[in-house]
Amino acid sequence: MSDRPERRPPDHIGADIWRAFKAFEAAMYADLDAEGFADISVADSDVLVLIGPKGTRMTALAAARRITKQAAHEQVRSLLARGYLELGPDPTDGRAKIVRLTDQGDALVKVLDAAKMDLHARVTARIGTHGMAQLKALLADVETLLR
Amino acid sequence: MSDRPERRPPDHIGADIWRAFKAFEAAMYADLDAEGFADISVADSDVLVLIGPKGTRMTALAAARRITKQAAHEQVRSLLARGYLELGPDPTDGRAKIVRLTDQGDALVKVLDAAKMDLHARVTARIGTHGMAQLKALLADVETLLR
DNA sequence: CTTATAAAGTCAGGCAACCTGACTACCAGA
DNA sequence: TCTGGTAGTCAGGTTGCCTGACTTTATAAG
Repeated sequence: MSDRPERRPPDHIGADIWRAFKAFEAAMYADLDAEGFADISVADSDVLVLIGPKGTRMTALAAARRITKQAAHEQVRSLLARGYLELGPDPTDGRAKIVRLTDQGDALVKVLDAAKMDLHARVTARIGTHGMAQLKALLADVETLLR
Repeated sequence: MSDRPERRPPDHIGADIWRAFKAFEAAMYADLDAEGFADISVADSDVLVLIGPKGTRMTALAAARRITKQAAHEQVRSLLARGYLELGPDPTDGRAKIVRLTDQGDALVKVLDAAKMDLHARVTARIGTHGMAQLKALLADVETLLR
């Protein structure tokens, strides 16, 4: 007996976009695992990627990710404990703290960027520069239409 | 002073795909809210959409969503409590139970499908049938390449 | 200079959507 | 009939968010 539900939900472009995204994400974290950063979650990488070269405030981080400062705090705390981030005072504001990448964190961000650009390059190799431009434009159309 | 982190992460196709998906999802749940189904989470709709006309086994549901049977159980329990699903025995297997849509659940699924198809139609109106076919093909390329 | 308001970060507690492990009830083959 | 596997449930843990209630520091108003 088949183990699958009998219903085949209607085919729509949202499902196609979702599948492509999931494939990209999976490939991305497979790359990360291969580079020895298996303990990095999606939320972790989303935080790390936002840290500027001179460091970034907690509040700016929270605003950029559209999460509460408490949620951002929790994420930063976890990355602090694992040695990817370090905390310092903000010289211009005694209330604020500056989150900075450690050398380990910087290495991780480089791997993250490299993984993304590698996947980007692989996709380009497959569908061509023209196809890439088309895809980008079409996705932008979808986004602006629906937003 | 700017409140944004100074780092601008490298632009890659994964980000474009992600933004388009998020826009689709947001539009989808805005539609759902407008129809009076504001209490439906993403996980809820993911379950509902898999229920076949003759009902579906818990295990089949879990397998289709690639989650554990325990997680599926929890979701079904919540939808049961809100009257969208009902549970019956499987006549062919004393261990199994069949999850079925109630009338209310069926109405919700129809709204879900309609919302998806409406968004699909709006996107088609924007980028044309040809653009849609292109987008679908390009996304499928990305998916098969990276999977 | 004081006082009010607000903003940055922290702590406590809660919730949704998953997970593992352990269990009961049932099925099917040797 | 025993034995191993499958369907579902219960208990408890984790992650990534949330709201609310603080403390400390900055800033604007009187």
